[in-house]
Amino acid sequence: MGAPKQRWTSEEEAALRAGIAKHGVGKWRTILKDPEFSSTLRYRSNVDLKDKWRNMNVIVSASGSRDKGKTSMKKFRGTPKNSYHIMAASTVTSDIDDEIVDEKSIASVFSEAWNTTNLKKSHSSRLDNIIMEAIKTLNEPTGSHRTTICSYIEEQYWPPSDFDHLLSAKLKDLATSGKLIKVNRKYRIAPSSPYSEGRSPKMFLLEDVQREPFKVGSDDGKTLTRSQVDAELARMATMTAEEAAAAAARAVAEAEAIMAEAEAAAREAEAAEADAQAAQAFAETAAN
DNA sequence: TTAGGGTTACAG
DNA sequence: CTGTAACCCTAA
Repeated sequence: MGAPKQRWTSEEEAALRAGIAKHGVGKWRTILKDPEFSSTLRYRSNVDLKDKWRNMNVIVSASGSRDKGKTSMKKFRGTPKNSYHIMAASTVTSDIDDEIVDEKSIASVFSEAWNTTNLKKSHSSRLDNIIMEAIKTLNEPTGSHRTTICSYIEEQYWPPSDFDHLLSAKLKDLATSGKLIKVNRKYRIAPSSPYSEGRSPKMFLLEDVQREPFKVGSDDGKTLTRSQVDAELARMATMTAEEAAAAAARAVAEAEAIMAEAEAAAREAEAAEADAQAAQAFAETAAN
């Protein structure tokens, strides 16, 4: 009967990744019961989540299935020299990793992921899409705060540390150009925007940018069997993702504290502009 | 409930 | 016809 193969949307994939980043790999039921993701993943089962995650990882190691017998990987873990990393708010919450991930390795992943995201083809429109998707995925009826948007993007794309400033500028730009409506420090998608209703058929893929740092190198052949390499590669992908997720969680927590201060400082200035901009934006859309 | 293997539907 | 992604079943 009607089982027309419900394909995964970008929003669902984003929610899945975010859920994995929060709860860890393998906690499918936990992710599904999380109220933040249950809205977007309400039509998926825990098995679906598992299968989808498996498929996404299969793509990574499927680069050398039949024609390339040479697939090697190298660990990007930095030398364990640094010991000044921040152990802020994680004493009992670390059940997914015990490794010491110093800032060097995180930074490299950050920059690589960010560069492939932002500098792939265009400088400006990429970030616009990311912001739009963030707001759409968050799906808050009254709009989303800048901090919420920032947190989401940090989880999804791991931008550099000066990203907050960049985001502020971009949000203001979008609000001024009418793509976003800013109401009392909350951002909503403008009604006239193509993002407002329905889904865009050509949403950019999150995996492409996040997978990139993980698939490294393609020469330096080793004397390993295909299955060995494949298994090890698949294991590497999940392990790296897990480590990165744990590291990102700590980094986000740290960044959030810093952002809170930044927002407090910018709060007055924004509050002053909020009313004027909201009024203008609404007037323009209402007159349409 | 989850991980893994197997099966079916769909796109190229 | 082949490969990929969603779906299904079962053991642990």
